[in-house]
Amino acid sequence: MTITVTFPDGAQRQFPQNITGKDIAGGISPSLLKRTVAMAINGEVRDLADPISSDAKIEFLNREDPRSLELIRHDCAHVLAEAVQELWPGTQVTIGPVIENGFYYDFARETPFTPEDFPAIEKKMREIIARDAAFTKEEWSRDQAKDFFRAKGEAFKVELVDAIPPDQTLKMYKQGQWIDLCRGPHMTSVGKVGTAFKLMKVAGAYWRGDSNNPMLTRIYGTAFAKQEELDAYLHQLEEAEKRDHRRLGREMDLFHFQDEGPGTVFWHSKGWTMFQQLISYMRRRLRRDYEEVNAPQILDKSLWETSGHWGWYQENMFAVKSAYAFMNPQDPEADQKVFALKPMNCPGHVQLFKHGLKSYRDLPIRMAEFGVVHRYEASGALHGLMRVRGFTQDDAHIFCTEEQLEAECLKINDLMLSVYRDFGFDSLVVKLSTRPEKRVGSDEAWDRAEDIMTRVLAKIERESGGKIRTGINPGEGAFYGPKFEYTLRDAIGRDWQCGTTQVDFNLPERFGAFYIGADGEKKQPVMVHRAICGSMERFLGILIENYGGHFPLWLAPEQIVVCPITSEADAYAEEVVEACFAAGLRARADLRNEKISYKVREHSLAKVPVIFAVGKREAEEKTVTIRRLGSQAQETKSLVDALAALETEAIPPDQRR
RNA sequence: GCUGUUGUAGCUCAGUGGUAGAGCACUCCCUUGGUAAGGGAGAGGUCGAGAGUUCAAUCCUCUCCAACAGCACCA
Repeated sequence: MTITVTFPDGAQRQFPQNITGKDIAGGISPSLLKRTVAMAINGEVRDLADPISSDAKIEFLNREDPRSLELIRHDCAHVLAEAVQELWPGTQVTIGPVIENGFYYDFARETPFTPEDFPAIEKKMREIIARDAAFTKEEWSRDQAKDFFRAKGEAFKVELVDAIPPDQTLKMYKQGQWIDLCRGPHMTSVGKVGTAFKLMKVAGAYWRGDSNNPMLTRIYGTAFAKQEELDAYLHQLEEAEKRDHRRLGREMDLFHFQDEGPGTVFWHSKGWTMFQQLISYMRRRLRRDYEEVNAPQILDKSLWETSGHWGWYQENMFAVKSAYAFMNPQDPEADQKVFALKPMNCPGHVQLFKHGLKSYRDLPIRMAEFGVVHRYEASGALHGLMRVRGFTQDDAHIFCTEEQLEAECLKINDLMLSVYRDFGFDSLVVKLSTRPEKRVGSDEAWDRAEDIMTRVLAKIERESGGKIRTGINPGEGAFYGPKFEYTLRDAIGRDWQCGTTQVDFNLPERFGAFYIGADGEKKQPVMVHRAICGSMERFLGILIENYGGHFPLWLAPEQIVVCPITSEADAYAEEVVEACFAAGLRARADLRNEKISYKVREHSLAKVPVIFAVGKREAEEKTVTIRRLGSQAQETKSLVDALAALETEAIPPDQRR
């Protein structure tokens, strides 16, 4: 029995069935065998020692092949586990997968690791890699594996064996004396991991990602084929850190946080200017199709009981009473009424919809609010502007008929993409989140909503011309309905959900909202929740990182600083500032008794986009000498021309069209 | 919320069981200097909060608060 093997160059050869990749490579040349770390059979990466059972295309992968990177990292995770068990016998191993920029391994150990342990672990890892033991695979029975792990005291591994689906074989990989349950594949030997690896950080992580389970200690690491690639990656991390919005927020004097207000922002004048620019921009984008409203910040608990939030969202809500009632909870004379600080705008908007009788002719009603909401977020979840407890949503609710729903979802999508494009985000991820376990509403309602949204999602992907990736997040929907999530990526590679479109068949029913149909009958509207920036705070955080503080002129809090060279030009500098304001530009004079080079340095570090230097010459000729952020060039122009050019440059993107 | 780390001047950080230091920033004086730090003087801190151990705590112990890195949760 022979099989036909096709090589990448198209050549075909016959081999006996179940020949291994290793034998084929070795048969071609010893040097090929030496540099090959794994193979791809019909595009699927496999152990080189795997037998080939039928006709197939084969590719031999060397270390530098992009597909080998995962193997290097995965093998490195095994090396990490072996090193840890050699150094600290009795430490239990669990899982060690490859992740986006490296790998991790979770261990169960009484005393968690600290970064001080890293040098010792890395040294041991180098020893293990230098030993260059071969990876060999064995198939074991479940009982054999469980007995083995039980004898070693590896309770977590026993659990893992039980979790493997019955139709899958159980593979054990051996590297020298060390052996681990693993799906594979692996490279031919441990030495192929190389030396371009680094342990990055330690952290706690729940066993199997469930907060009810014990906390394990996780070691993160990364590995590359070459040292230069590792160095480049580490450098990139440093660069990303410089863009961190928390750092830039401090350096550029945009906002701060303090202990008394965890998760709530103190906006400084400059940050607030940007915030207002962003709101103004969004407001202009809504002018055509939406009506803007404003609903109360606190509403009686009973309203939240009706909406379902009190039941389903309580742990994330703030409740308020009068301070007297709070301090004297037993006093029958006190007003003990409980209000909730709104965590969402929707119940308020339903009240606005219900006020006055609505006709089918009024639909769709698109109701927008820059609504300030408060949510009690877990303390560990807070993260600068990205995750806060009080934030402003660019929220809107659309009340429409079921027939209008699809068109409305698409209209929202158009606006979303247009807004993101204005800020330079044109590749993004849209995901449909489906029904969670904890939910309200009938299964029929969920079926209908998910059905329509699945169609819309397909359309979004089709019409994006490949720029938008879509997917499904099963079980990730809100408790009241399925949703689309639009995700942008920050400078440090974290993904943040910004936009969201959520269909809600539930809230109108709970509040008894209706409109009068063409037939004169009461009909229940469909409600769509949608936000584009999501949280204005988060969106600004993402913009800060995306631009690295070098904002386009229209967003920059301080657009121009006018710096006199000597105090002789002070009066002219003030005149220039006035002219800037008359041109609608945000400007300030820096009249301090400092040298021009000192001022240039300071305002450059503060990332002011434009510096006007004015001396005796400029004052006499009514000119300004312009220096732009990021350039050392100087250009002298008449004040009138300079302002005209900047005025044009400072037009927001939506007003250029 | 969980695990770990951290908390000293506006910022970045030293430091010690006997009640604190540097650089930058700040104030004042000198300097009027043409594009990334001119010189001098001065002011500024209940050492995150509370309790305990001690003759004595910023330092040791405990509790709490906050931040950071993950996890879990989420806009």
